[in-house]
Amino acid sequence: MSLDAIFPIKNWYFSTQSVLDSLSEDDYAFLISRQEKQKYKKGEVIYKEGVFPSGLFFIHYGKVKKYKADQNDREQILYIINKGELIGYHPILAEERYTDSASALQSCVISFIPKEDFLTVLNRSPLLNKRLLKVLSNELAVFANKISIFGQRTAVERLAIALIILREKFKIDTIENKVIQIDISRNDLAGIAGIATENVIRLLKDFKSEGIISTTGRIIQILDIIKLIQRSNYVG
Amino acid sequence: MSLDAIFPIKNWYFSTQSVLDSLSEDDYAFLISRQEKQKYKKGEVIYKEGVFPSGLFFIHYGKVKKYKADQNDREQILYIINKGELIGYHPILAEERYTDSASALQSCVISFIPKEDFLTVLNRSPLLNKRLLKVLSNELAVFANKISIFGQRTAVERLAIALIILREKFKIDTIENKVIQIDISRNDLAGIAGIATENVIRLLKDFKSEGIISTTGRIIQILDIIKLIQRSNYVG
DNA sequence: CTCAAAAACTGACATATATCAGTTTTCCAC
DNA sequence: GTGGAAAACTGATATATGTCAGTTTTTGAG
Repeated sequence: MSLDAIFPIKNWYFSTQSVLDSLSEDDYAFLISRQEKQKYKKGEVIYKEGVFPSGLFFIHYGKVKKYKADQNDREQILYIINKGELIGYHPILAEERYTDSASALQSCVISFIPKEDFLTVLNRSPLLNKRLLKVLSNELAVFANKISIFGQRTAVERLAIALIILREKFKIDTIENKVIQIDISRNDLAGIAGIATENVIRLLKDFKSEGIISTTGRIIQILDIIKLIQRSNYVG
Repeated sequence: MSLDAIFPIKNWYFSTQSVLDSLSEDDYAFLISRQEKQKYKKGEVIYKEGVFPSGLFFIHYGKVKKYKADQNDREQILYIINKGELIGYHPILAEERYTDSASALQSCVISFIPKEDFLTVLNRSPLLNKRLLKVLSNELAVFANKISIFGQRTAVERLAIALIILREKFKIDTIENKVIQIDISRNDLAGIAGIATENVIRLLKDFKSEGIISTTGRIIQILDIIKLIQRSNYVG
């Protein structure tokens, strides 16, 4: 039995890769290839909530977090974005300001795509239109799932789910047959699971003593994914 | 200063009404007017999570809740849908099964719109396409907001926000110059705010003693919306 | 390699919230 | 209007989780 049969990752984690698949070679070149690449240092802000977007961003290299900041500078992390994905198309489609912020989780290489270019391609490509409708609907389903979890589940369950998704997110950086290394700060982990940092640390200690994970420095390895899914209390 | 300036309702509550505005008269007639109307009793299920959709629904009269059911039959309510709105288009656009369930909050009159009809109109209307992209992006922003609230805020704040939104939802049933009556069970209120029913009851009692709300039977009236917004701790 | 700053971690504590087991009130079909 | 079922409510209790105030470890620049 595959892992996805017990815990369907697609319900929790949606990539925009398929948006780009729907672009013709010409459109892809027009949007992405010809754009100048820019470097972002770890922690550098890519865009900020409340600002009007002038374009979107393509992640060539690195990882990005999208988040909403609270009054007492706690942040709720909404997405972790991998290389090969787009960010910032929502507010352009909604014709609104940014409703969240984005910053580099590690050193990143990113292209800026002007809003006009994106809309030009969108206008001439019915396939991109259709694909975007599909992607947005899927993202909504993932968010609905999250709301349900955040409304109903305990901290342990939320942390377990966060770790399962992060395992997928960090798979991409892993050389085949090597173990997946989740490299994330306890603070960001707290921001993903929506719990206090100290609680993350305590719960990770529990997982460790149960043999579910191991840690070296701040890097987490998942030793027993089945047990972790059980602890997440996921019912498919 | 308008209420919307202090607490922008649109960030919390998005209606699909604007999708229908983008339909031509012919398309509207094709999709909705010619369909047979069907009655749903209070509590009756409209569709269930996990099933493949064969169409969508237009609410002529009444209110509908969309929710995800938990293992221990607690439910997380995702939307309250008013008359004049559509439900069930997400899974059709996503080409997936229903990811939530819907049932009648009161007696309802609803039309079923076959999937094929919807897709036909979608194919011939670029405006509907564009409008749907906008609506879905907006819904995502609302959900992101909710995730942030559920991840970071207390029960009081979540309940306060739920009441502010419900006030908008029940405005539609109110004759001009009459006070808005929120008619919802404590259990559903708990399902919206993601807290325990008993806790809802206790917190409502607090609001009552602070003069923020009054109740007659199960009906809630908001007496002091400014104070309620303060208690919601919303920062725009 | 060294050192300062940042992050991780620990323990004690307060409290918000869920749970359980009742009682009272409301609702609505008859 | 009446009676029974469902919902609302209450009080007691347990506990999960956040907060605070430290100490220890890790990290990364120089």
